[in-house]
Amino acid sequence: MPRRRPAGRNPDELDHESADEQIDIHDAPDPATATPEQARKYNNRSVERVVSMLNVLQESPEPMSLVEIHRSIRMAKATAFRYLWTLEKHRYVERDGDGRYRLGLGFVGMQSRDLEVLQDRARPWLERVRDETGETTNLGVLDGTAVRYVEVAESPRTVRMVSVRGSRDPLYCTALGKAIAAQLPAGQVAELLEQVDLKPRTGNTITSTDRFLAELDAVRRQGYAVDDGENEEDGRCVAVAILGTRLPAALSVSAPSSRFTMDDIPAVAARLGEIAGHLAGEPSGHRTDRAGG
Amino acid sequence: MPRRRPAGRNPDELDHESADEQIDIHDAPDPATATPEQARKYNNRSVERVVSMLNVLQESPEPMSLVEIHRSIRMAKATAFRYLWTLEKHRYVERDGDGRYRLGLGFVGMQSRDLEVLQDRARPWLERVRDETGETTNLGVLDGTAVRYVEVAESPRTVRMVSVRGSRDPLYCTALGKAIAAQLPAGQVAELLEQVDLKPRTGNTITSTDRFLAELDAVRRQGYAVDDGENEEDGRCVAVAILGTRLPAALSVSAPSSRFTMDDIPAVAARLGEIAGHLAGEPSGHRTDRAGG
DNA sequence: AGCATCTGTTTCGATAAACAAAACGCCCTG
DNA sequence: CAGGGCGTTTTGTTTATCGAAACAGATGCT
Repeated sequence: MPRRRPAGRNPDELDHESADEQIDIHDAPDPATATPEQARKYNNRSVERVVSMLNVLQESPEPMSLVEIHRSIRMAKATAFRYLWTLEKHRYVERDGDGRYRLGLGFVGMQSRDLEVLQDRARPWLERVRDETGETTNLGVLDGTAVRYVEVAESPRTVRMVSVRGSRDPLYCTALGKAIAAQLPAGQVAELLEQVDLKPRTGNTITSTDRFLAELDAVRRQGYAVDDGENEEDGRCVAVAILGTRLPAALSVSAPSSRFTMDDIPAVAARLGEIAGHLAGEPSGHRTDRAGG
Repeated sequence: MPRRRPAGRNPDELDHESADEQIDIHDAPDPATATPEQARKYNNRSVERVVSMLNVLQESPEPMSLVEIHRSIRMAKATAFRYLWTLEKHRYVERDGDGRYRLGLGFVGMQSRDLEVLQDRARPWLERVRDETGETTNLGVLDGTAVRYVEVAESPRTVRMVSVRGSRDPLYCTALGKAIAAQLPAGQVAELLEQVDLKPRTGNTITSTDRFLAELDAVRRQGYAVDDGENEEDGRCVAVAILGTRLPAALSVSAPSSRFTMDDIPAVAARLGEIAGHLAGEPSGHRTDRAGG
């Protein structure tokens, strides 16, 4: 008989609660096959709390006090204190002059190597396209059943689409997601679709599996994917997949619908296609392997 | 009024130790010398293991199997399994096709905001100087008693100085470290020096506190710091501090001594100084956060 | 001043996690 | 087929960790 948590078992109980977690980006914990019941089987509270703590600090624009942290993660103050003490020792968090906590320098360089290489190569192109179009330009990769924005060049305009680097959006309602999904094996797409609920985010959101699969066909035919107000009411977005890399990734430009019309899309898509070609080909540099000296 | 933080203890150094590698930046917290019990007082084993696990994965150039991990961290296999399972659920690690573990995408965007801004602004300059000089160019920040390489533009030449982004070197034997230390309040320098052991890394390493303090005077006088084979036998390095930012940071160019002579240094230092000036001033772009008030 | 109240720190019985050891199925290789 | 790797799962026992509550040091309020 597995014990239940006395404090209740809402999905947001342990994870810091920002409203966006309702989006159900969560997929099955994965290790090969895991039913919802097994989901908590190997869960380790300590590990989960460390993760929550770091996430909460990441999302906070300014440093947090011990009390703020312990309240937002729902752990005893003393425990949070010990956790933070240890994290500080290892430089995962640091404290400002007032003793408040923020992320430390321990994370520098901490990401998968393939991704880092892709990011480094894509960054200048994103900025170039941002400057050419004046609109926000993104690099996204598949992360579970969602797409994660790993690099963003933001539009300078006051009315603009904002993507937060490190944040995620669902696959089924974003241009990035469609562009990526269109390049995946059919079996994998089916798996992903099983795990997500095609909730309408706007009136335009695709909410049926069949329609989504048909959309992917269209994406493959025309070579680019469009999100026409399917994720954000007044946003339009076009994306092109990056092939030839081990990561399922794509580039996109997103802008307010009012100034980014369907007529504008093909030209931008073509430009993104060029760049995806550059990123797909051979590395311009040759330092893929061993980073250790 | 030194600090507003109530007199508390700081968790001092103690990096994760894989049985094999001893990357000691320093072994300051000698369990014998400074209150052995205090050092372990609030240490949380779970947290420490999470950190070690992530660090081990970060340092490994290729994915690791469960057994490799549990052996290098010295924890029970079943425990490592549970940890990794939870970390995977939260996307801090992911598994490749063979089931081996590597860092996941959960870290994207996870670093302190100030640093991220500085990195973004410095990156193009680093690449420019790298192209101008043909030598490895670095951005380093103070991290505890060491300097951490947070951004690196590597020389394309086959014989070159290699810095690994995210790695650390001691303050007292690097140009970056000296440039940074020279800008710190004397009291803070004294504190740092108490915590480190000035071990000779080469025949040129400064090993006395007095000489180091005199060196900092020289750095302040001439406006740049030099490491003349003090960290690596055949490496020479020049660095200039970045002022006007909240982070203690510096830029450097490092190269093999054979082709980077003491005569070359002033010109490179001047160039670095220009760039440090650009980075020091007002942000060229927009500030997205209200972090600064 | 006095009091209230907010911090971060410390303590100690209650509790959850780790340990070791083993077994499982599973894919290799010989 | 036996043998040895691996990842996954289980068990009772040992051990580290948790959490409530108390502690201490700053504020701020009247």
